[in-house]
Amino acid sequence: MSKKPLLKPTDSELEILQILWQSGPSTVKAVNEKLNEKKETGYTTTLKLLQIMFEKELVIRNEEERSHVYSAAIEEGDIQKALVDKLLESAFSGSAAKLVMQAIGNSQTSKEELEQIRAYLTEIEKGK
Amino acid sequence: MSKKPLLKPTDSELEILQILWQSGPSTVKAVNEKLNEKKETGYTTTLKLLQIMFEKELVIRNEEERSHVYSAAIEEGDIQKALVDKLLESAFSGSAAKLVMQAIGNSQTSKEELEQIRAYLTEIEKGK
DNA sequence: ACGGTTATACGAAAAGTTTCGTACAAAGAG
DNA sequence: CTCTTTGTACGAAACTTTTCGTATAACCGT
Repeated sequence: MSKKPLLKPTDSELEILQILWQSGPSTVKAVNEKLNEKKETGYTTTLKLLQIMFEKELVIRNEEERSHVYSAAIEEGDIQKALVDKLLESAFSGSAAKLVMQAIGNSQTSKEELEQIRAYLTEIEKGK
Repeated sequence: MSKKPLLKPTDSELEILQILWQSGPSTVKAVNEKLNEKKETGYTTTLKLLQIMFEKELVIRNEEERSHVYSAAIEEGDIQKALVDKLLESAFSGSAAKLVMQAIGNSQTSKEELEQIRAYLTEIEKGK
């Protein structure tokens, strides 16, 4: 363990990380295009965001080519964990059960997903 | 349906709502004291926050007494739903299963909670 | 009635986030 | 080589969120 990447992306930064996790290493142009599928965003806006994220060490970049290629510097799972923990703490008083019920209760979760969860549940309980 | 309360509390606002849900109607002083159990916060800071939240209709207040008494204007469950939906969308590509696994996988969820979740799962599946 | 204490109101600074204009450098076409 | 296109860098405006100082009013004890 040496560097400590900041584990606190803003909403915009998270959108970008999402794209990088999904698409893998990407140029600013590519990220911007993906971003524009969801909402209009100027090119330099995306660029600036990526530059800020680079400073914060949320992403790394390869500068060998003229068009820098950015990649996420942190694991998707790590961010997910951090966000779930934060939500758990800030809105569910730490009760995972309540959060889980909200998650599967509201959204129309598919039967497959429910089974997947059940299987995971069994696995977890086995280890207790 | 008449008024539409804003469903988008900031982090600080959420902390305060949390207190109001937990403690019920409270004065600024009471809220500030609770807040200070977690982190140092000036009295006028809390006051201002509550005033802003009042304008946004996140809370209501009774001004009959000199010390106004604030109450949450929205249901805890509504905010929870909104936050879970947002997290689901912004960090889990909409997959409730992934979110749930993160939630019960990381935090050391108690056996009781796991059973509670299993029961709820069964209930949901029955209705499918 | 007066002075101290306890409230609210409110403006505005401080800090954080998002957006974009402009400058400039590198690459490619004619 | 020069012009156009395609990139990066960066400052700064526009917003949003958080924090707090100061003004002022209401209440309380003596």
